[in-house]
Amino acid sequence: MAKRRTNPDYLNGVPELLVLRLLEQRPMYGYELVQEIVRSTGERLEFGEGCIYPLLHRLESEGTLTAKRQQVGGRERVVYRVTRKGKGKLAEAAAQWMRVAEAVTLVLHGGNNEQRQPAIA
Amino acid sequence: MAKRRTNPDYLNGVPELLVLRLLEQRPMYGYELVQEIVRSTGERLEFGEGCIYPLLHRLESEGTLTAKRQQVGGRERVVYRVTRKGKGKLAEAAAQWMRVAEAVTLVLHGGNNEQRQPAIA
DNA sequence: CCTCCATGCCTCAGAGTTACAGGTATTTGA
DNA sequence: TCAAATACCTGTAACTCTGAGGCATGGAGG
Repeated sequence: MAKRRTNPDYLNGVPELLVLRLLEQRPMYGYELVQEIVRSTGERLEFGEGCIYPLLHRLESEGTLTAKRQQVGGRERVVYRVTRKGKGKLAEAAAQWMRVAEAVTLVLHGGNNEQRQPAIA
Repeated sequence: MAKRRTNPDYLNGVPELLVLRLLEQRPMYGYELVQEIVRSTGERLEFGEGCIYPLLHRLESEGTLTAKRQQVGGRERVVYRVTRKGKGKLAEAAAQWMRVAEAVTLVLHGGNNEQRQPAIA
């Protein structure tokens, strides 16, 4: 019955891709990112803090992001920014996403292509 | 260094989606499916037998597929077919894929949409 | 004749990511 | 005064794919 508790379909790697892309547009802090993901996907996707925070920590330790602590009205925020290395990683991730999306679209909408064999000439 | 051994990005659930879609077009056996996935995705994706066989067994036990054994030239093949229930599942899976793909595309290509608040009037 | 490769089925351990529930602390509004 | 929003954090469980391996038959080439 229960749909699927963990590892929902098609979302593997998506949080990382979205975080990198959104942070490339402007620096943000974790709590803000969680909400911005909901907003920017038109409410199609939502990732909890339990997904985003560990991800941010991992990306920072990899050198993909840098973190800067800020005090705002008595509250602390950790603002993240994409490094040069992170931009390279984003480009690769986006390319890989496109590759997968093309593949799936081919099969879903592409009907039954005949087997191509380009011939040597 | 090593790219990523397991859990490649964006592929979670994709084998199931492709298997259902390809079997909807025509019944196939496991070994054939492994090759057909490579072909029909234009060599963009490839899933090993260690992924496909357990998946077929699971889908059969769920009632999504039916299996029929055939003897062909001394070799045995297990040919799978999508059940009515499986077609429903495929429709749901495809819809869910579209939802995710739209969300990611929105963020990747959609630039920086301003926050919409449709206003009650 | 014998060997290698393709066919065709199968299983298992390992790796990696997300979900969910829970924890802490401050500020704001009712 | 109390609840909710803000803002950070962690750990466990769950799930799927990878890669390597095993078994057996048939056909092609030396």
